[in-house]
Amino acid sequence: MALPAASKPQPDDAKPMRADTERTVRAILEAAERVLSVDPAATMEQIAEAAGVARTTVHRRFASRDALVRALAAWATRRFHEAVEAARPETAPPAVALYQVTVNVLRVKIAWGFAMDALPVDAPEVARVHAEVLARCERLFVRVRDAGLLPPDADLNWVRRVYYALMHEAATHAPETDAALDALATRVVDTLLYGVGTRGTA
Amino acid sequence: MALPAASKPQPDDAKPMRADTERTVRAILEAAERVLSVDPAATMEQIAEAAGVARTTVHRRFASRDALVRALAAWATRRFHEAVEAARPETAPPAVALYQVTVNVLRVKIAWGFAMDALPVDAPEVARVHAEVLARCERLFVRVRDAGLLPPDADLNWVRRVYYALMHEAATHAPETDAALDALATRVVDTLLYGVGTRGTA
DNA sequence: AGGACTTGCGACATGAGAGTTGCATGTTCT
DNA sequence: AGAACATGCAACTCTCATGTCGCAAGTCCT
Repeated sequence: MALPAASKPQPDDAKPMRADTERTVRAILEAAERVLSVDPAATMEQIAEAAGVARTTVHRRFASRDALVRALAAWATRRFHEAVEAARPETAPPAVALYQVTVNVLRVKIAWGFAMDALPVDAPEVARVHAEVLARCERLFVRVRDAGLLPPDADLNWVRRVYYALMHEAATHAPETDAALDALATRVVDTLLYGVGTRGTA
Repeated sequence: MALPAASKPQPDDAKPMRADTERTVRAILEAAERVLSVDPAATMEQIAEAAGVARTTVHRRFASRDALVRALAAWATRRFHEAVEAARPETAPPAVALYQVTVNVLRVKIAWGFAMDALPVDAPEVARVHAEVLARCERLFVRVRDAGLLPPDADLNWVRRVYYALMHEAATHAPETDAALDALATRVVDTLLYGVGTRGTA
């Protein structure tokens, strides 16, 4: 799958990490996502075990439990941002952009769902990016509306909330293949626009 | 508002509680919902404070933190069940039942949202009721489909998931008046059936 | 190869929250 | 009114997660 060279887990990347360390940090973040999504009150020990490292190592990489949680939120937020940007929501044709954003975000949400929305966003860094993404999303829906896919008087705020809710729901059942992911995204967009009722759903 | 004589917070109601006690228990459950929805890891002390009682009193009513959480889940589940039943989903006309269930559940979800879906359901009592409600919900959607509101080949599982997701989202912004609640329920049902796209949204 | 860095392990300090008890003061119920 | 029961308060025990350290063994980089 070749991730796009994700970079900093901690605020400042003064020195480039040793390959060694980077792997460990990643393992810990992934373990934290997995473990915390099951039990948000899980201990450092449980996270360490899931990551396959000693508890002290976790503490070496993340000063405190809180720091780990914040790093996890920051990490997921970054990926979220990348997912949205990669869809070129400001320039691609509205319908295409909407679909593309859906696929990309779904992919991230499946892997980092817990960190993305069950985590407090008191970190300024995270809040800023969230606001940025929110703005992108709002502008995208304006474009979608202007393209005639939404009625001129649509409540864009409600549209966005419904969109988020559908994403959230869709992300709970991870598809196996890329084809299934596409199908899922299609379903989300379709449902958003036309609902599940008796209409031309295809 | 006159709650419908809600009964047992703890598994067995051998002796009727003293009016005194009942108030305290209720205050604690309500406080727990409020406090835990903000911070699921909140302490007994915080819950006690929010309930306006001493920490020891909480322990007197609920043997352990776990017992409190389970009681909270059981309580919310009971109210959930009542909300669905009160809409007579098996006998009322499908469209009416769907709307009525939506209003009723929305009301409960606004007050007990955390306990309803952010809580582990390992208690058999809770799981049983959840399953029961799920079955009711599935049968309701069959009726809704047979009434022609859903296409004959609709994926009822997806329909239900979307419905839940919309409820969840709608319940995050508590309306002030009953009229606003009706409007919200209408919006949920409308969105479920017709989406937010360009169509006859009435 | 060799210095720099990382990790696992065991041991320890600390603090916070859960859970308990006894007693004096209120509140309910009949 | 009076028995029965609930509450607040203060003090205490205990468990457990967090956070630290030093050291020996392993891994990375050039």
